[in-house]
Amino acid sequence: MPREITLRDVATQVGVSPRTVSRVVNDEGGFSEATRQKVLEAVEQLGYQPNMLARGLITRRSGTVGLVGGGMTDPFFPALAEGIQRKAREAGRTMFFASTDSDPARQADVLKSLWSHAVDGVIVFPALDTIDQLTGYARRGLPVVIVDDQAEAPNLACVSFDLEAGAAMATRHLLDTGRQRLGMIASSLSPPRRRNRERGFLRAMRESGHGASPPEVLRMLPTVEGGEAGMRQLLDRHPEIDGIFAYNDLVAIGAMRAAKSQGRRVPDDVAVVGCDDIDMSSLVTPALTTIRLDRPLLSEEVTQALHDLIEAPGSPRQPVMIPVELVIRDST
Amino acid sequence: MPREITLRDVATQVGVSPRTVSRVVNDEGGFSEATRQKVLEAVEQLGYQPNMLARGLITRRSGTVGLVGGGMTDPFFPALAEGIQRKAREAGRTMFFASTDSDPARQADVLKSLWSHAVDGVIVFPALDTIDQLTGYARRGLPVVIVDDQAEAPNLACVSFDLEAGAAMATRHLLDTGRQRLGMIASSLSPPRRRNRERGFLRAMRESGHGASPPEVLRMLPTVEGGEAGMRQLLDRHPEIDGIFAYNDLVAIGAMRAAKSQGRRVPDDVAVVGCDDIDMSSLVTPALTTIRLDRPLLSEEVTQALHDLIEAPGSPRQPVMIPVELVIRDST
DNA sequence: AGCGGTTACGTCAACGTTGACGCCAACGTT
DNA sequence: AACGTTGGCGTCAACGTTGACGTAACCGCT
Repeated sequence: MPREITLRDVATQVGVSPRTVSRVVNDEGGFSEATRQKVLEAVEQLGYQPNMLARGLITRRSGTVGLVGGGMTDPFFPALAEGIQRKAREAGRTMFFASTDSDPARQADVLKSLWSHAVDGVIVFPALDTIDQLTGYARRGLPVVIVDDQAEAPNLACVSFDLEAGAAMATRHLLDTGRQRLGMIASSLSPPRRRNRERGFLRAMRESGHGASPPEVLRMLPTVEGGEAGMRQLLDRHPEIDGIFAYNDLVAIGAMRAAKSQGRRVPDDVAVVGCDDIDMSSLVTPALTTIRLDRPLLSEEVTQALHDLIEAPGSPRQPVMIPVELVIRDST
Repeated sequence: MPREITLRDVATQVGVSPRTVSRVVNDEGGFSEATRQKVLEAVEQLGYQPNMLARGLITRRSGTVGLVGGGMTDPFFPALAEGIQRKAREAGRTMFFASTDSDPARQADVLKSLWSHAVDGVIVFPALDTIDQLTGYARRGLPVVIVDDQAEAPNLACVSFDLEAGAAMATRHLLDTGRQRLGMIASSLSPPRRRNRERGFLRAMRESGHGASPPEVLRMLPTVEGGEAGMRQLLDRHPEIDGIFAYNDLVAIGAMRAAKSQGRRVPDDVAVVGCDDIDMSSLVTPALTTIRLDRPLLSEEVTQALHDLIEAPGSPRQPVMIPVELVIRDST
């Protein structure tokens, strides 16, 4: 294995000191045009690549960011991961990815290891109720961007989708199209503070005068299987239900499958609204009405927020709230 | 921002030298039980975390691996990324993720930056025809695992799905169920050497005595839209086609949509077989017959291969070929 | 000629860790 | 009693880079 090419190698080849090569490579100024040419030529010829470990050790900037999420199994996540990675690379940073399986203990492990690797910052889709863990790191000086949760600390920023408004939109849409008896299949992985969808659903119900008949809210795993099980339970207990708002599109798709398998037609007998607008949603039959979340925009906001935190540590950041949109298709 | 805790901090607190703390932390031996206790206690109390940059600088092991793929938009990839990340973490390594958009130039960039970060190895789903690029890095001493392509070099291993056999299985299945005139929608992103699916398709056709009527093979982008466009073209040019093998499930789903929109029933008028068995495939109507690729097994094999290359550099590795399986659902 | 300022470098130390090596005390062996 | 061995540590240098600072040459100005 040939030894790595270092500043010294370039320096001796050109006949200058390593410090000068470093200056040219980092474009610090303080060198003549002639040296610049010669150095860059040698860099090219030898294939020199700066060693980010050594650089990071002294500058305390490793040129990396960490993305921490529950996992890739929810199709909502990958597009985000890719967008974030792309933006990070445009800013010259390389992205670590680590999944937590929505388990706080794993999230703790993951953050430890990222901290060990001296990441310049992390973007976290938090597992359950782990705000304290995260603010802890932020206070220790790690820039942290939290998605879809709220917290206040130095070096910390929050970016969220306006899921409460989205849920309310979905609910009103169901009511406006004549549905009488609604149910919701929520997520068992959301801690109370993060149950915005439920809040939006209940608020819209109240505001539309449906406070009397208490709507059914069930909490299931946010998967197709969870949606199926939830729908079966709901129809079992309340056969009169004719409208469902689901935690996300996977749950909604599961709900539609369960409805069909029990002989209910969608949307004739029961209407279903999802949330996320994953690719699959426009491909299933019937195509799913859903709340669209603008993932490119989230990627953008999140990376920008992290960048700001890294460049200006400790400076306060307003929480960002991203508006959402109702996409009406065939399931309502 | 409080300064990071180092070996020195722990050492002074305990009253030993940093070297001894290092020995305890890495469990090298050469210390008494009493010191071990005291050191670990101080480590715990101060919240010491080893600095992987410093460690990597000297050991030449950064404790990181890179995953390089075309992107997350193909739902086939995320589950793999997650599996690989999980395995890597179990081996104590943190994973970088970088997408190439299937663009050789981007792949070059990405590899450069990973090399800069001194990754211990990379797992690559190669963009187009970039074997030379990859063998180059392997020869420079970087352990490289290539998925679904073949190459020979030190520090290099290959793991593939047996897609040719899979394509042949799919084709035979179509013929066995009475289809007479087959077409294939392949990928425009596969360089000749990697067109195993096409080879399998053509071989099965020949072996079944269908060499006379040349089957139609079209190359499109491997997306739902590509599948739609491909199907439209095929039906346009050869209305008699009654069976399609698609490059992957997205293409197959696109093909089914296009067929339906042109008034052809699936599977009655035209049968469709996909490849990959992504989650969506069992959820669309009709549920898609497809070639299942064992993604957990690939994750396993790929990580194992990389681990072996890292631990025993230069040692030769046999290419691994993973068998595939036909899953018959409702689209045939 | 003398002086202050600038340009273009070089020198040295430090970042946090580990490899190589050395040292001393305690122990067992003859 | 002399000697080798071992266990338990410490010392020092090095990994590749950059921050801080030094310096020699040269410029323009009086």
